[in-house]
Amino acid sequence: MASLRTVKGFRDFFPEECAMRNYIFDTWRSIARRYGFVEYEAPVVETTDLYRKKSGDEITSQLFCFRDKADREISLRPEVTPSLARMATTRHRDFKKPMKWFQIGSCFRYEEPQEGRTREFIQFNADILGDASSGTDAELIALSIDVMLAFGIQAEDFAIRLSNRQLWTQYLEDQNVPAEHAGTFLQIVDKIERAKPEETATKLSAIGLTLENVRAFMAAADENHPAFAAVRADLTARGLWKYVRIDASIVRGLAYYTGTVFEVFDLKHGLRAVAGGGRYDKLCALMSDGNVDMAAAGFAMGDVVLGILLSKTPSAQMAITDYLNSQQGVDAYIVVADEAQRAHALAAVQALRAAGVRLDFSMAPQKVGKQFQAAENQKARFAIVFGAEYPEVQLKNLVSREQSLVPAEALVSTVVEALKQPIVGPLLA
RNA sequence: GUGGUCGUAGCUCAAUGGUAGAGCUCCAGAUUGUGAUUCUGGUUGUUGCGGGUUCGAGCCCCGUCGAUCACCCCA
Repeated sequence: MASLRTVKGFRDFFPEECAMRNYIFDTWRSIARRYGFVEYEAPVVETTDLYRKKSGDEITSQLFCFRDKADREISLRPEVTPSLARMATTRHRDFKKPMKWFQIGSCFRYEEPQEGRTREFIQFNADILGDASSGTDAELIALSIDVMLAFGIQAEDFAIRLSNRQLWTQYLEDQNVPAEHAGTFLQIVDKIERAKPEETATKLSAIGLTLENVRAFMAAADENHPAFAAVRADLTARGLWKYVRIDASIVRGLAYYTGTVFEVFDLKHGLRAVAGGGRYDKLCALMSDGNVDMAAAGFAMGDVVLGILLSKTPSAQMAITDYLNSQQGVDAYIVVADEAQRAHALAAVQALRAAGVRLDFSMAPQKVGKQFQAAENQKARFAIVFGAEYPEVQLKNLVSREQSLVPAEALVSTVVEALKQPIVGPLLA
């Protein structure tokens, strides 16, 4: 039994969970396309070097890495952005700018699993390359907001935490802190709300700063700060600024961010970030050894935390129920009441399916009652009974419970026509 | 990687150190041409795994694996 378990941190997707996953995929896709994004995909494994060089220490400590049979060091991707940067830089001449690209796929991080954290998770990535304008940042934030709204997550359920790394690079310049301390400093800022004040103060003094000074700077960085003016004007015009809250402590762990950074987080359950991203203007140049200098920004949303948030949000549950009702089950179920007619029934199965009717039937002889029960379980709208009346068949509307005789040769057209009618009859509990 | 809590049937959970159970689910029958309800019967476990203590361990001890929480960080 133990050996049959999934590998630590990995998940099975039983039909119920798979339906949920597809619902999330469909929603991501439809909103991304609404924003003019095109879909791409990258390899699930890359050389370990790709992440060592581009992502920074935070990610490399979590790499799911191993050696292949030729002793190459490779890793399951912990994120997709480095792969995207490679793809974009190697063939950037083939694409008109700005490139609005999105991707959906698994990522892997080797860390201790707990709620909202698995070793394999699925990410939705949306990136815009070749456009350095702040309008790009706003477009991405707007997309992240519209995705949340599309899931039925509402204004009282979530918010965007917005900041800008340039706030801090400018601050360090003004304080005459050498550039090599920038990384250390951002780590301190990242933890400033969680760590003990004394420890933070000690760390800051090591690079010539005081906690009071940093705190004062953070407090001054509100929504009126000029660093946010353009994005604020843009999102205000869209009617989306109400979802945004300035939070200077957001700096993000990935090394490559250069400007705007933001996270999507829930307001009611204290979950981990649902999504996060920002501007990474130097990554393409780094990836191409300076040959392609292309501005870029993007964000990623994971399925795990999102799934938890959806399950805890009633308005999101209603959207899921609607989706599942539209996806599940079949249009019709063929009941073979008389086994002598099975050959005719099978011919009808093929003809109806060829006409696009979602249809199921019992592959082995079954009592009629069982077959109707199966039709019910499959949420079929119609039952089609093949019995002694052949060449006529009974067409029964399982919702209204009305039933009529139809000539076999008219069955396909009759069913196709009937399925176009709105569903009427008693509602099923 | 470090520390805390937990681990019994497919699911939710019972069982003073003394014969491993219930509800739900699933399958079959009552019901050989019509969906519900009800009733009846049936399948399922090396009590996560491996050692130890004991006359005897689901229960106590050690290890291990997994889940979960915290650290860490983030999707």
